[in-house]
Amino acid sequence: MAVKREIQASVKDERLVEKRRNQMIRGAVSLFKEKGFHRTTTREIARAAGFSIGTLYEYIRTKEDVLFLVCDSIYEQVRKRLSSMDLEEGTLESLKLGIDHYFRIVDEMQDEVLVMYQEAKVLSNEALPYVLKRELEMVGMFEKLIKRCVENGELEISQEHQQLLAHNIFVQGQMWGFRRWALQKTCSIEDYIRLQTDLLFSGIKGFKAQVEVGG
Amino acid sequence: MAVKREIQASVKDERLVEKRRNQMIRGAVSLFKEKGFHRTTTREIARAAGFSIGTLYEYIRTKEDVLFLVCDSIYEQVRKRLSSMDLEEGTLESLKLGIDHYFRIVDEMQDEVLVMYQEAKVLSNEALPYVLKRELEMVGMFEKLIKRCVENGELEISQEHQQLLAHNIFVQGQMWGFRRWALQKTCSIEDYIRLQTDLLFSGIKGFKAQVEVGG
Amino acid sequence: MAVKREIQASVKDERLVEKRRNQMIRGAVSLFKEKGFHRTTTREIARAAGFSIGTLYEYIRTKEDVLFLVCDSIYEQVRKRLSSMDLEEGTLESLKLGIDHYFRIVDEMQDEVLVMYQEAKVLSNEALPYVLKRELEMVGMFEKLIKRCVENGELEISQEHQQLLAHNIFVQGQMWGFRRWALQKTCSIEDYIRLQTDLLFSGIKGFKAQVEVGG
Amino acid sequence: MAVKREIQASVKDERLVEKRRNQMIRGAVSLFKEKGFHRTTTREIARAAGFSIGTLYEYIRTKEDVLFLVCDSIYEQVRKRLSSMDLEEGTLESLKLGIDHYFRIVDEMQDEVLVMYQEAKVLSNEALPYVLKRELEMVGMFEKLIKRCVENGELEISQEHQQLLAHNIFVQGQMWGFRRWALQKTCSIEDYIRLQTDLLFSGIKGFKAQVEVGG
DNA sequence: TATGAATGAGCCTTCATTCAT
DNA sequence: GATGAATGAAGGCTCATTCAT
Repeated sequence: MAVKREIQASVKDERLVEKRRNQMIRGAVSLFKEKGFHRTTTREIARAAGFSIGTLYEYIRTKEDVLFLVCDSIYEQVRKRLSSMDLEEGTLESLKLGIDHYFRIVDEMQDEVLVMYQEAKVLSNEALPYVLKRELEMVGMFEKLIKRCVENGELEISQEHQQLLAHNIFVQGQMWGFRRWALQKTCSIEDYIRLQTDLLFSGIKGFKAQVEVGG
Repeated sequence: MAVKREIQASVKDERLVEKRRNQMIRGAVSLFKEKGFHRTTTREIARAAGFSIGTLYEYIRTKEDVLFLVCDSIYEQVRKRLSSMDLEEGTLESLKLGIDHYFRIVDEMQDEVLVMYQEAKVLSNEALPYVLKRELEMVGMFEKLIKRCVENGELEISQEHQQLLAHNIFVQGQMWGFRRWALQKTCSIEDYIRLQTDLLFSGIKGFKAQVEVGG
Repeated sequence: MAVKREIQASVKDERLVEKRRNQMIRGAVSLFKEKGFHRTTTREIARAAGFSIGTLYEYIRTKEDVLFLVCDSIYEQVRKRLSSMDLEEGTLESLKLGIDHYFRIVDEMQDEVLVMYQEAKVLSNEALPYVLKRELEMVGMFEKLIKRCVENGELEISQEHQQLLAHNIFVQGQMWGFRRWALQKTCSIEDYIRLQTDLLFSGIKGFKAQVEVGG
Repeated sequence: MAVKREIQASVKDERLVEKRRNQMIRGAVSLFKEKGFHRTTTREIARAAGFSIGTLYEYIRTKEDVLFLVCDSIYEQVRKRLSSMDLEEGTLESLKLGIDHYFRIVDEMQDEVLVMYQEAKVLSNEALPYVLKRELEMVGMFEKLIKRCVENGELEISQEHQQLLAHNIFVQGQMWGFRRWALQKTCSIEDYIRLQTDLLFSGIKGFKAQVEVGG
């Protein structure tokens, strides 16, 4: 929120800036989704937002600003929805629930996540670090969740493993979106959650072990 | 290989076409890596390839053809290098080795994989299905590897789990490239292979189990 | 007039569209006259019209649109000027006057008529029929003029002859422009009108007859 | 014939030059007919002629040379076929026959005449006068035909009328081609010859006179 | 504040012509 | 003589951005 203000607007009325930028973001997301950032023109963004090209440029400085705003807004939404997780409980069950929650969010915001995922990289060297920071922030939430399990004695993995696990969870969420062409043909989000949870928790050997124990 | 021929060239000499296209691909990959497909001009591609813009267009029809050629070439290289894996052995050890092998390939071809990964989506509706097919082909290799383990009694997981696991492995390879900004700061490829293998094979509970057993 | 609107402009203000297109047409006619449609660049058209290339494309979609606009405008002008003819009188004198009138218009609009005449054929299959329709419309005016004479008993020729005669008159008008290199060397427009009228009205045998009668 | 030699060829063997140029002309005519001079590429001409682009340029110096060759060849053909007319007889009948003959030639060579007619103007200032000269040469044949009638007392029209009449006949021949979209819908070449001859010989008043006399 | 006409740099692509083999 | 790969000037068109109203 504090960040949007970093993108300069000619218009002074902050409420108006907020409102116009939201219109803009909504329009842009659906356009970027359809044709990507580069194939979308500023005119199209303005039209989709419901105002003129002149007005658009009263609220941003360059086309790239729109992308930044879009990415920022999506991160913010995901983060906000994710923030209802209890990061502190420190049980495997809460971790499982966190994953379930995140995957469902990603499923619902599929288009947005996909857009951000595919277009964020075109952000300039000035804006990219900020976006990456936000991404790490979200990965950090999973790390926290995991670390609490370790602290709680529910899990015993090294810090390195914790970090990578957090990344894996984060990427597996995005993966549901960016590999939808393959995954979503045979699999519902429920299936996906169940299967990924199985693999994450039991691992390959875990399956084997279970069987052996059971046998 | 048979595919490149589908992109029409004005020049008849196939050897020359092969040679020029390789020059073109080499140049294009490094440009796409640096600035992405859309920000790269055809003139730059020609210059990087070592010939004139006119010559470039003797070997392709549109700029998009270059991207297709690049993607196809990278897939082909990865596939070729991957083909030395023994898909039939059916032991956990061979699966582990396969992953090790694949991750090292991805590490060495990081730039290429990154490019393909980030730009493939801009391919038109005509070319995209082909690219996706090639991707599934590679995922299929991991599926095969896994399935043989199951057939061999080394692993006991459902077909759904097998498929998703193959996707996970494939994506985790790419992830080493596209999240290098986070992963490669603290982690060598050896570390990455070791850690991912641990997580894949033991799972979260597996660690716990080991500890409990050991304690 | 209604037709120009069929060529899409990005600019909404219809008055402005009208004005800019007129600038465009004026510039284009003089360029097409000098070097033909194909050898004239869109940049040259823009410059001749007094605005930038970007602005040009705010008022048309393709270069061919300019040609269409030019042709349409010329037809419209000729038609408008021709419309002062009295098509109904039905005397040989009025026919003679009509021819006189038309030939003078063509003389004054020589460059325009020449341009249209030489370049209309490059219009695409979409636009050509419209242009031909307009041409037939003008031929139709002469047919009307002739037919009234017939109806009036001033003339007694078959419908086939009427039609062809109308075409002949129309083409002889254009001919004054497109064969100016030959005709206008020795002949003023007054001469041309007189001579063509003689030939049209008396025919070859007519002369003979007159002579014989007179002798 | 002597003219073709004016267009320089690298190849010395004159027989070969003649042969290759004929191939070239044949191919070019059909291409120009289809898409016009400007939209036809030299490569297409070469291909249509049955040899390579390199070879094409062994026999011409510029693309425009091809057009010149084409125009020259067509004029030559028409002139040759026209030369069987008896220009000296000096009867109205022979004039009528001449027209008949010429119109039939134009009908048979419609495409060629159309091409030449529409594209000749793009010839450079160097080549154009030559083409116009050839055209006047042909008009001159009709003038001769007419003048002999006058000398013979079969016709009594001024020299000015004679010249214009010759032009009219010439243009009416071409008109059969370039207005085919209108004329040939309802009219065979026989009809056209008959109707035009009627109009030329009797004139408008002639019809009336005939009727009056006949009445 | 809002508008939208104007701008022009820059992009992709074509094609006449050359020249080494 | 024949070939065809190479060249690069030039053309049509787009679109981010500005600015007067």
